[in-house]
Amino acid sequence: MKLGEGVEAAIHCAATLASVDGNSTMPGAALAESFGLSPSYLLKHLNMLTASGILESVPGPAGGYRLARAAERITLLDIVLAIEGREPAFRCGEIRRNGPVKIDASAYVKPCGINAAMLKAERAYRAALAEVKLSDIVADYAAEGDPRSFAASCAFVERHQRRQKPSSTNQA
Amino acid sequence: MKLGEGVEAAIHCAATLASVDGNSTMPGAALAESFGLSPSYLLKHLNMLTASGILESVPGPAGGYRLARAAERITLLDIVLAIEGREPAFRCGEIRRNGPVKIDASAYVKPCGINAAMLKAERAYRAALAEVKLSDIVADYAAEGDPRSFAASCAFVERHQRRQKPSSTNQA
DNA sequence: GCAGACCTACTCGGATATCCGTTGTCCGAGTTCACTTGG
DNA sequence: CCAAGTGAACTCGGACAACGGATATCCGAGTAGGTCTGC
Repeated sequence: MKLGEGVEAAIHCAATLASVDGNSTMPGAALAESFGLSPSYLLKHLNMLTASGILESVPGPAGGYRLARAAERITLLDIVLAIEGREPAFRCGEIRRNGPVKIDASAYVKPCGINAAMLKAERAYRAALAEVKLSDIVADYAAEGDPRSFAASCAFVERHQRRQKPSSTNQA
Repeated sequence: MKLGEGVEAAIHCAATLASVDGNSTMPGAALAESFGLSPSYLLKHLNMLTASGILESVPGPAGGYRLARAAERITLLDIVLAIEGREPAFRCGEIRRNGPVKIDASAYVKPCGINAAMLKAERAYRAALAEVKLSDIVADYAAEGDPRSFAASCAFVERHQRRQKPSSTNQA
């Protein structure tokens, strides 16, 4: 029962990316600098978020990352599952079958009650995470957080975000 | 977000121990055999349960393990915390402070909103586990489980449990 | 002056080492039962 | 015949390796922009 450190980094990065303009991007190196993390390692987590469809990546000198959809449609559960994997934490190994007395498989058609209880608890965990949207995190930070810290974050984002083809043909 | 294998073993062993008589004990080797586990490794987990006050251990040839209190007063949460540790799965590293712009510590008196959301979800998880008592697991197993498997388990327990005050040396 | 091609710089992405935790195993401390032996 | 001492066997407990995954790092593929050259 231990979450990797990447989860915290991923959520912070996603919250930061929620503050960038429409289709602008922010390089991974800037995000790493923003939190004092290793750029090379953060790339791995950002890549996982991209693979899960939470972020979009743009290559090239003016490239970077941006949210793949609105912050209101991204929950903490999405990010946690993207980093930690979608399979449940408790995996029933069916050790009840491994005893010395071998019984026919028909005796185990019913799912293990222990497994059911553990999965039920995990559903509660995931439900609680699914209720928190990324926009809630940002709004809470803007409202409850210290104004100095919030202003510094906004300035950092403004300084490092890169606009994607401001007057190009592909503009919707 | 991954629980160790020992959690499943610990819950199964605790449920098995709930079926032994009042102050009788069952050796760890018998429990390991009951689930096809490594005896040496299971001892480590049983020892953790003992250290947490869930089990009691009796040394000596007629020794073994037994529940330290009634099965109605043992929850799945107790067992999970005993094996996995009591600290929460999400540990806020306060990476928001590690940015390039150093801000006075007074800006971070408020707890991190992300940390609050993650801990809230974990409280829901633990609350769900705390609602399931070990006696519920046993009762569900007796009621819903296959009669053959249940009978085999009872026979196994009956064959391996050791009474602490043997008044008769009747052994098959 | 302008268009095209080339070159550079910057980005992400995956492949590669390193470190820590869980897994798995072993041997030692302690206790109770059974046997032996002396009264 | 009975009781105390002795030995042994069985138990738990903690200390000692081995594997796997998370952590951390580096180098390569790809792209956009800037620059140079020819027209």
